Amino acid sequence: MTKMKNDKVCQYKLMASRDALTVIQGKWRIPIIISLTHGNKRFGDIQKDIEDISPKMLSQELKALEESKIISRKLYDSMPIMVEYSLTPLGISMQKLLDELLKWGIHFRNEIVGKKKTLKRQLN
Amino acid sequence: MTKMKNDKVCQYKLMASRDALTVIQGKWRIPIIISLTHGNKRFGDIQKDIEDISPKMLSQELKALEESKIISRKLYDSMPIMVEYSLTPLGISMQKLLDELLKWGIHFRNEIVGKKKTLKRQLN
DNA sequence: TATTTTACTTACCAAAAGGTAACAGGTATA
DNA sequence: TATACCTGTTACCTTTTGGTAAGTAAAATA
Repeated sequence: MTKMKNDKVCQYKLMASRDALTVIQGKWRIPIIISLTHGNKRFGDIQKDIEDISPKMLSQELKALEESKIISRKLYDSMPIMVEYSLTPLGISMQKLLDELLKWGIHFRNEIVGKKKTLKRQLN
Repeated sequence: MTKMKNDKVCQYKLMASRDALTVIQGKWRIPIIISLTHGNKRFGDIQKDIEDISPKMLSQELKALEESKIISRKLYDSMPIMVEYSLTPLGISMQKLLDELLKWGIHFRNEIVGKKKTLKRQLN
C-alpha cells in the first residue's frame, strides 16, 4: 500500500467502500445491527427498539443481513414460537465502524442540526 | 452516558446513526468524499476517479454534500471555467469513519466475497 | 466561423426502496 | 369456541433513487 500511487490507492478505497456499502445500504440495516449489539433479540424486541419499522421491512432486512452472514437466526420450538437473532463474528467485527458512525453522527448533530453542547461525552 | 439504562443508550445510538445515515445515504456520496480525501478536485477529476458516475448524479450529490456542509465549492474565473471541490472541516472529521468503513469493507471481502488473503495490510 | 473545453442541466424513464393494511398459521389460554 | 400471542407474509401502491441521452453556456482556440 505504501508504494501505491495516490490514484491507485483511491481506486482501491473506492472498491472497498462499495463492498461495505452494498451490505450496509438502506434505512434499516444499521439500526437493526445496532439494536443487536445490545444483546440478542427477538423479532418483537427489535420492533420495539426501532419504533417505526414495519414487520415487512424488518423481516426483509433480517433476511438480507442473514444472507450477508452478519446476523444469525435461531428458532426455539417453544409454546408461542420464539426466534432469536444475534450478531455473527462478522457482525461483531462492525463494532468499530459503528462506533465511529455514532461518534460522527453526534458530532454532525452538534455542528449542524443543533448547536446544543449537551450529550457531548463519548459513547461507552 | 455511563448511568443510562441499556435501552436508553440504544435509543440514543439509533438517533445518532440516523443523523449520520441521512447524510451518507446513497450510492455516490461516500465515494465522492473518499475521492476528495485524496486532494481537492475538479468536477472532471472526480468523474475520472468514479468511473461510472454520470454528470447528473455527480452534480446532484455534490450539491447535497455542499448543503450538508461536508464539501465546499470554489469557482475560479479562469479561461475555461474551473471549479474546485474540497472537504470542509466537517468533511475532514469523517476520516476515522471512512477508515473504519474501508477496513471493514476489505475484511468483508476477504471473509465473504473471496477468500483471497492478499491486500490484507492496513490502509495508510 | 467552427470546434473544443469545462461544468453542468434537462427531460424522460426504469428500478429499487419503502409504506400501509390486511391476513396467516400455529399454539395456548379463557 | 373464541381470543390473544408471536412471527411473519402478501398485495398493492407511492416515493426515492438512479440511469440515459441530449442539450446548454461561455470562452478560447484553430
